[in-house]
Amino acid sequence: MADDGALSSRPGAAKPRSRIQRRNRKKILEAALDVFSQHGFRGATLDQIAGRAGMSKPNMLYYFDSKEAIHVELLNALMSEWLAPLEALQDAEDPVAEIMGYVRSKMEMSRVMPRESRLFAGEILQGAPRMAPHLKAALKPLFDRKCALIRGWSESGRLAPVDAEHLLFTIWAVTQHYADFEAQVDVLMPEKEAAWRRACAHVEGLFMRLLTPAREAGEI
Amino acid sequence: MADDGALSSRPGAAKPRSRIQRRNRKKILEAALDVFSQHGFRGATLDQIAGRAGMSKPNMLYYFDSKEAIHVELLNALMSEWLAPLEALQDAEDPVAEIMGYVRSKMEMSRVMPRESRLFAGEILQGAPRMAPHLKAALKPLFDRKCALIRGWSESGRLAPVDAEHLLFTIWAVTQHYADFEAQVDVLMPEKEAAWRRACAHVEGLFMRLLTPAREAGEI
DNA sequence: CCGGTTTTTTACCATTTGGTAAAGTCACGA
DNA sequence: TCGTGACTTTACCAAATGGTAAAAAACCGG
Repeated sequence: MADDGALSSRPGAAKPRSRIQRRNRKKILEAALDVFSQHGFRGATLDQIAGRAGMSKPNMLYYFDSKEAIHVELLNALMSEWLAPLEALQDAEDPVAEIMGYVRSKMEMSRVMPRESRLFAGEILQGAPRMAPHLKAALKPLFDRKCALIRGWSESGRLAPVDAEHLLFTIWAVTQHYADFEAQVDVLMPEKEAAWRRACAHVEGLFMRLLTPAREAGEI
Repeated sequence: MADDGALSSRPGAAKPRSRIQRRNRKKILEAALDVFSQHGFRGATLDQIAGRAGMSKPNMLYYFDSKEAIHVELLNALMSEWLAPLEALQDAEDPVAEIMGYVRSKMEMSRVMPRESRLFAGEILQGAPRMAPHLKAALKPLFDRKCALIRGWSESGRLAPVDAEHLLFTIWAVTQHYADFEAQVDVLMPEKEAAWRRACAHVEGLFMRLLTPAREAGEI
């Protein structure tokens, strides 16, 4: 279905890319991340992206076949990076610490990569029209695997009894909120610097209380 | 600032509206909620909205001056409804129960009014370009008032010590997640009916643990 | 420095889209 | 039933936008 291999002479086709190609493709994707994350797919214009990438629209279309191609490439390229912390979740001696590490990673990503968070959020908000297949194919299996892992922890008593699926949902919701709703947070809490430390402390406390098994709860 | 009183002969100006005006304005706003919440402001087209409202584009523009006017009217009309549960938060004998009631209200709203949730989410995601003034003017004072209330509860010991501001953020994040990220939730948890009960149970448990004062924690 | 290849620019184009003008059509009270 | 104002339709328009063609320029191995 992907027209990737059809035109073997087009820049987007084969692996070997010249220095200038790599540089310009990177500039375009960087600019596209800016614009798509702020305006959504339909709200973004090629002129905007090209302008921010420092080149003309036709020149940009020399590197990518279409607006949609840029968007798809961007989402695919970011997907693995975005899911890496969840991928890294694995069996360990202390499941609480393991999950808390995941929570911290996600908070850090929210602070460092807010545009990526908003890009995904916008895509999901609109019903994931261009990402639903990818979600079913890549995210769902990963999600199921990690839920099974968490369920095992709960059943072994090393983790408080929790609903694994909804635990992940709430972790995503809370951590990504600070990136996705940044505009609102900024209005309500003007002092950003201090707010971040407080946010992390609050979020860690929230999940700490949820995850710590009831017996001997004084280990913190 | 609002151009409401400028053209006194236009339908959008004065209060007294005929039966047919009220009916058509309502149909337009209902259709606009559908389309704006799914595609965002720039992604929505007047033809789409008009089509879903069962009338022609020029006819629709007889009732609203512009696309932006529809969007603004929609947001303003929904704002109070959306914030009503927070507005209702007040001093009570049992602060934990009071906040848990708020959490339940928000979960219920996420289920019953997902389009409204997504409309606001999309607006905030894009930096709240058309809502920032409203947020500063209406939401900020309300938010500050309720945070003070919660802080008072915490200081009096009837509520566990919590960061009031971030408590509200996390309540919003978690509850609205089920509406805003519905597409993702659907992919990951196909059985919707059961999922909702589990979601409510999980969310209530999460905040219950956070809010209950440490001493005599067995009251649940 | 030369010839072919890659990259960039200039000049376009068709469609979509928000919005308008003006000619109807309808409702309803005198 | 007739006229007046409220409502609706038809026919448009200008700007924006995704995308293309082809000429021009830059690059690069030999």
